[in-house]
Amino acid sequence: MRELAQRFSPKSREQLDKEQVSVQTAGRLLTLRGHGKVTFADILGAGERIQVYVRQDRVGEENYQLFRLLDIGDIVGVRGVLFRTKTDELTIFADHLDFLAKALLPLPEKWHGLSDVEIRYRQRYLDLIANPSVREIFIRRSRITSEIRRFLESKDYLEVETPMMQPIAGGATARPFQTFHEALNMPLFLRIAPELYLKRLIVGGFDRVYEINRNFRNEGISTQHNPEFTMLEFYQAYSNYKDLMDLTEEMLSTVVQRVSGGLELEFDGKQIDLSKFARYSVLETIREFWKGDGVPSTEDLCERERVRLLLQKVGVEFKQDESWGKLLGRLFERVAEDHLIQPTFVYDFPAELSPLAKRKDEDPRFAERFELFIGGLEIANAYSELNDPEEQEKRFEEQVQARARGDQEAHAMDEDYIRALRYGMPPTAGEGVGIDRLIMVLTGSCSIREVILFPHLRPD
RNA sequence: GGGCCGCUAGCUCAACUGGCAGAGCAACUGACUCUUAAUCAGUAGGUUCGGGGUUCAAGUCCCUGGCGGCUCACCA
Repeated sequence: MRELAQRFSPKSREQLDKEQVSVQTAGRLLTLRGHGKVTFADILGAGERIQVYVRQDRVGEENYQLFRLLDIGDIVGVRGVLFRTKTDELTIFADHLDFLAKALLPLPEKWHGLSDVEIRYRQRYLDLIANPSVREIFIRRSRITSEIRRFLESKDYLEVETPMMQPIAGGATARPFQTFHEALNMPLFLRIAPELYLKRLIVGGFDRVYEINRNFRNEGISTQHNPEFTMLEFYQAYSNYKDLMDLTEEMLSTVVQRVSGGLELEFDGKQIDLSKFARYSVLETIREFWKGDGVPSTEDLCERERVRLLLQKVGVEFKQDESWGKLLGRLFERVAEDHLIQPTFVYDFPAELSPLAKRKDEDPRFAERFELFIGGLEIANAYSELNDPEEQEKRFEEQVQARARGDQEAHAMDEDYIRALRYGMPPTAGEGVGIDRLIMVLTGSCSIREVILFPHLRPD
């Protein structure tokens, strides 16, 4: 169907009449306009719609009567010759029709289409038939991930697959889903991140690895969160987080250029320009977007008590025992996150929020870490990897203590990961990119459900 | 989990202040040899999300449950 539409739509009526092009195609009946012994129909195949002209005196009485029994939604095969109608529409003049499959249930209405979001998500197949723009989003999604792979492979990256079921759910702070292996009689967790396995591969000498696959987090659902979501993670030895900012900028602009043919896009009513990426530290970002007077100084932001006062001032709730790093994180989210519309790398997060990241030499309160924001969404998270096994062990122990205090999302100790680090991991930088959110921005979709074919819903 | 909003025919939507549950498309029957939201004539189609209550009378009001949307919280 696509080839047919592309090849013949430029041809004029005279050319078609002269060439007498015979074609054979198939698709779903979308509309029927009967006129006695003549019927016009539209069929949809491979996302393309083409008109078919059926005449009893051409296909024969038996075939025509059979055709008249068909319903909208049925799948038919068509053989015929291309021509243009009085209104110049490219049309197949049918020689013969084959009935291929029946639609027992009626399709959504042709004019208004399908708009009930619940049916759209629960019966995505109907959504894909009725709404061509939805089909386009998922075609685009596939092209984007394909271009990401092409880009990383051009940089000598190796695509790998690491366990989705893990005895310890590490690599992120999140609640995992739990399952159970009967034969081994042991609990397993669906992974919340592939990070610790990918870094084991760096130890093993694969200097550039990436994985695009699902992560699972047992947390709330929202327009930006689905319990299973797709993450790109990549690790590059002999590099630091600043190198990854450069790489990320190059990757996204290359991919978007190839997929969209330009670097301007619209998301949630805002124009976004992917030709330049800003870079600010967390502290600079808070100061930059501080509303009203009394912009806090860098010193203010580095003292727990003053950050507590600032949070009260802007009306953010927090727990009494929260540390400086957590409080600063809250302040950043409240003050800055919504304003980060244009692509912005925000770097130097508190080290205690980043138990797997290397501290900054100049200021150990901060980690060599950045997040990328586009359209107000957190798209990526990256850092220079902590490769000192002794410090990593200490940081895990702090996490274990936090867990003992009731923090369900704190990391668990991973002895084998520490052992791997003891064999020596080169200085490495790693990054995770939320693919669903990236697709949201690149397709102008305001809900993550619009870019996931079968988003999670309660059973109906 | 909290707040607000929604759920009526297969689909898209009506139904005033509580007063016979309706239209278009889809389906079915018939007419029609260049239509394209084809047209014309006719037919059929309902647990008004479920359960309970108030009332002479409930799609409409009250209670309760389900599902969904938005939002806040949680959450990298």
